Formats: sequence, structure tokens, C-alpha cells
Amino acid sequence: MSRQILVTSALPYANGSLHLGHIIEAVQTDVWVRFQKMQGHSCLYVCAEDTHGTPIMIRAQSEGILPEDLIARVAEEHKADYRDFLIGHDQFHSTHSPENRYFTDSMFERLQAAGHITRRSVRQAYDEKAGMFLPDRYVRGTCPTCKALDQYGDSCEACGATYTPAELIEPRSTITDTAPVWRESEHLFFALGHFEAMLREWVKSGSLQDAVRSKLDEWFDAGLQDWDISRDAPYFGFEIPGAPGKYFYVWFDAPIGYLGSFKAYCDRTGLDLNHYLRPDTATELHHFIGKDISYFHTLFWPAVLHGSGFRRPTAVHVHGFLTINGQKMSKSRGTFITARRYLDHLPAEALRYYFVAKLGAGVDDIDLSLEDFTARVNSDLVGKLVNIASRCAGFVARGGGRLAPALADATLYAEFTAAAPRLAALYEARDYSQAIRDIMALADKANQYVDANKPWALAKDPARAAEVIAVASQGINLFRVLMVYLAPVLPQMACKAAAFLGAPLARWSEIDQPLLGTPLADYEPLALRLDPKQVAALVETTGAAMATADSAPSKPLISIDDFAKLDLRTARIADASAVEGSDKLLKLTLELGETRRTVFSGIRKTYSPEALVGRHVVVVANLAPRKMRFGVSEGMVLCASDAADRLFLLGADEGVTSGLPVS
RNA sequence: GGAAAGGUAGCUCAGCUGGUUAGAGCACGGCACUCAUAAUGCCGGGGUCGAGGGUUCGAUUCCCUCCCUUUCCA
Repeated sequence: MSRQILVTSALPYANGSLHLGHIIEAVQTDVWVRFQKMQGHSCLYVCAEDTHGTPIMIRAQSEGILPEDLIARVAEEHKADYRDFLIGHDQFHSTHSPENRYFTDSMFERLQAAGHITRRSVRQAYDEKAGMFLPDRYVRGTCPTCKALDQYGDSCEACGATYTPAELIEPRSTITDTAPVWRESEHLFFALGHFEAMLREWVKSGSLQDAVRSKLDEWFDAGLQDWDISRDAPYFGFEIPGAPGKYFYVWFDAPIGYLGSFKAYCDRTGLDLNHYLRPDTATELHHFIGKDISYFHTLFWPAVLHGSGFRRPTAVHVHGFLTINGQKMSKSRGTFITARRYLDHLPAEALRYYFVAKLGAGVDDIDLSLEDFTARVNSDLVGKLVNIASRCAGFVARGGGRLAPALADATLYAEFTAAAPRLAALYEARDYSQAIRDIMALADKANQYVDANKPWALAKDPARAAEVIAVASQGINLFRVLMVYLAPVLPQMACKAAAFLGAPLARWSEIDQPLLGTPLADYEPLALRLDPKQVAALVETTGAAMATADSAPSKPLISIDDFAKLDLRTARIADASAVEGSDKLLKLTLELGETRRTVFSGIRKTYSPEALVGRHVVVVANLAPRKMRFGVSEGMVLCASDAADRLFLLGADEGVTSGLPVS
């Protein structure tokens, strides 16, 4: 029976670039969706930009642009990243949209009408200079428990204590570095406790993994607290109906963004939205999230849905975090890999495959071990899987380019197709790693088959030409079955394989019929080996990240946000020449990706122009242009200098290209 | 501090409700083959299953304690 399924993955926050942690979730979701589609189910994957909240507002301010412009720009970047990782959203929308406003307002009004909204006064840190209330994370000070300096206002990273900003010793606003004052303001709350019985019952319905369920039991035992869903102006978000100057907290309208995005899809395609959302619907709603946001998705979200008269999620699928080489992603270690950085070096499907090969159904963290990644992708995908097609294609081509009219080993073929139900169950349960193990075991069998039947030996005897074709065709058909199984993971390769086979790889049911007597297109390589150098380049640290902490800083501390204002880039020196009339300056023509710019740099005493051409340097790309006697300088090249005023240009490790962001 | 997950061959990981010689892939060594992107096939070396106790005829698998790693705490 065909199912109607709506799927989401967590909305990326419009405050920064996607990194590989976002990608692993998107891949997990996308594979599941593609799998469902290949089973012939209706499965829609919606996502959106999460656009509201203080961080967006602050970031836009610091860039001197409107929040709307910021989120539009970041959305474009995110979309390109998802697209290039082959994430097949049916709809990618924004929480800052009419559709989302519609749902946010109407759900709030329904909750209010049903008595689930309460009001009470809250005392909160207020930055008088900035004229705004401060979220906990925007207040820093000394931990009241362990006296660690410069801790966030909600918890201490040193000792793990939790507290309120008011308890911090010498609290400071991170926005203006002034001492906050404490002000009262009325806030609106969602009465989560009203839904305890409903939630306990929902939890038992089998919608959650064991680990998540036991976490929920803990939360139930601790008691369900009211949830503060309002924030005071200034705030970038939706103003609350009937409460001037109050805005919905970003976490209130973010999950609603799932529905907003879906509404945009329905408006576009004519699908019946209500059919999916009414409480008694037979359709399914699946959310894929990281474990850090379990609370919102397993308590608040089902309660908000239920309280406003909608269906609850069918399931919430929680995954763990991504680590790189066993450590959490870190900018200073160079292991903070953005989606784009990866794509600049390596193909998307390699990472898709590796993630899937390691993802199970649980909430365990997943490690991206770069060495293992290279070995695994090269041997599994290229050495085993693609090899089957590659080694058989030549025999078919030389024998007329047409597959044999019958299977040489129907039993073996049947063994391959018989794996389908088990593999389907594994995909369905998100036990991808087991599925991949099974599929690769079959790939081994296919190679063994070819090896045992030795078509290259048969080919020496012209009388046995038909046998050669038969064996090669068997191999091609086995390959085709495996490619169907892997199509959710490797959509691009499946597409190329379909062109080679002359038959689509769109449905699992296609494998019921082997390809017999049909022509084969010329074989072109379906996947390329990963170059270990390229893989290593993913985590090579750049100049700015190598800064040592051992020499005392001679300038005041700055926040990460201050640092983020710098747009540091790698650049290639395309041309360098001495400046007439100056004994210090060189005129440099820098290449930053596609663009070029001119920079004057006072490094003539140390560097001759000839020695510089072709070198990579680090440049401050967003330094305001400065008019000099010899022309306009459009940036600054970074250099270290010692006490003797000797200069040392900062470069980057081998493999770097120009225009890369430095952080 | 409270809680959860995990610690199994050099690396990445499987091992369901306890039961004959603990598995896979990669890496490593040997052999074979040459169709294939130095691909593939066969054989092999390699593990006190974190440590210590306990239950049991028998524990990697159950219980307790400890150590280490990671994560969550609205």
C-alpha cells in the first residue's frame, strides 16, 4: 500500500555556513526520502531557513545590513550547499515568510483560545546602551560556582554549573561590554504541563528511539515547566498578535516553519494541506533532528501541534553528532569543515556514502575518520562496486554491445534480488550501516562470480564468444541490482549508471526483471578514486588558525563576533612590481578566486617582486579601500614582523587555492 | 553535580534475549590472475573483547565497583 509521508530535517540557522554536521543530517534524511520514493510511496521532504532571533539581528547590525538581506544571502548559500550535496528538498522555504506567519499566528491564537497561554513578569538582563534585553548567551561573566572567567550567562563550560545571568559575578553584555541592569517585562508562556498525559501516551506510541524515550522519562520526572515563548522588541521575528512590542521567540516559530514550508509546497502544487495535518490523518509526519534539540521536538512541538488542533508527529528520528578524526569539530584544530570547503575539494557522493556506511538507527555520535573515509570509499565504491561494471563492460562492448538474451546464473541473480526486503527494512529503520554491509557483501559475491567464470580466459577461444557475453551480462545485471539498492545514497552515480545500462534506476521493483538482450552504452567511469592529498587538505589549518596563545596578547580581548567581522581570504599573487617613488611599497595584483584586486604592501625591503609572483598569501578582503599617493589599495596582506622589523609573509599549506575564507 | 551512550584486532566498526576455535572491511604478509580506475580472487599473521570483583557448569554478552571517552541537563 502506498504511504503518504511528509519528512523534515532541522532548519539550518541563517547565521552561518552549513558545516558537515548539517550535512550528515541532510544526508540521513535525503536517503530515507529517496528510498521511500523508490518504493513507490509519496514522500515529500521539506525544509527551510530558520531566520529569526537575536543572533540574526546582531549579525545584520554588525554587517550594517538589514536582517532580511542577511537571511536572503545566507539562504542562497545554504541552498547551493544542499543542492551540491544532492539533497532533494521538495520545498526549501523560510520561517520569515507569509506562510509561516500564517501558521504561527493561527496556532498561537488557537492555543490562547484554549487557555494554554499564560502571562507573567520576568526579570531579565537589559543592556541600556544597546536598548535591548539580553538573551543568556549574550551575558558573560565569572562563574559563581567555580570562579572561571568569561562564562556564558546560562552555564559554565569549566565546571558545568547552570545558573541565571543574574548570578554571574561581574556580568557584562557581549554586545556593548557594559554592565547589564535588571528589568521586569511581561512574557507569554506556553503551558506545557497541560499536555503531560497526552505526551506520555504519545511517547508510548513507538515514535521514538529507546534512548530518547528514557531521556523523556527523565524530563517527565523533573516536571514539565511552562515555556517562555515571547521576547521583547527589538527582536527580529513575528510580532505577537494582540501584544504590541512582543515577538515570538525564534524557537516557537522555527518548528512551525516545517508547516510553513509545506504550505508553500501545497500552494504551489495544489496538494491538500489539511489532509496531512488534521488530527485523524493517515498520513505520516517524520522529523529528523540532532540530539541537541530533542526537547523541542519531543515535548514542545507535539504539544503545540496537538494544542492547536493538528496531528502529532509520527516519529522523531534523532541522530548523534559528527566528530572529525575522533574530535569534535574545532576551528582552531582546523577540523571545522564547512559544506563548501568539502565540496571545493571532494565529490559529494563520497561523503554521502561514508556517512551512510556509518549511520545506524541510534543516537550515537558518528566519526569522520579521514583515513578511513579515503580507504572505505576507494575500496568499496571504486574497487568493488564500480569495478563490477567496469570489468564486464569491455566484454559486452567487444562482443557487439548487447547484453545476453538470458541470465547465465539465474540462481545467483535471484539471490541478489532476494535481499531486497531485508535491505528495505534496514533502510526503513534507518539502519543504513547494516544495509551497506549487506550490499557490499553482495558486491564481493559479484566479483567472485566474475573471477570464477573467467571471461578473459573464455575470450581466447572464439567459439565461446557467447559464453563470454553471458558471464559479462550476468555481472552487469548483478551490478544493476546493487546500483538500485544504492541509488538512494548515490543518486548521481545511479543516474550515470542508468545511462550506461540504458534503463532507469528509479524503482526497486525494476530489479524483478533482469536486463536481457538490450544494448549497453559506452562505459564511462562512474566514480573516481579519492586523492589522499585532497582529503588531507580538508583539515589543513590556515595561517590565522595557527596563532599561538603563549605570548600574552598586547591588545584587548575581542569576542568571536569581532573576529568574525574580518573577511580573511587566501589570495594568489598574480603580479608584483616596485612602486616608483617609494622605497617600501610593492604594488601587488591579487587573485581571489574569480576576482582580482590591487593592494599596496610595505614589504619591499624583505621581498623582491619576482620572488612573490605565484605565492599564496592571506589578505584582509573587507578592509575599506584606501586611497594612496600611487593608487587605491583594496585590502591588506598579512605579515608577521619581528623586533628587527624583518617581515614574514603568512602563507598557506600546499594545496590551497585562492579566494578561500580564512578563519 | 545529575543522567545517558560508548570503551572488541594497527584503523573504522558488527556481534539479538550468556554456550562449540570472538567476526567484517581497510591496512599488513604470501600466492594466483590480468577482464577492470595497480582493480579482483584465494590463503595467512594479528585481539588478556577498558580494569577488578561477583552470579553461573560456562560471560565479550548478566550484576556491582573503578578508570577513560563522548553527549544531554528545557
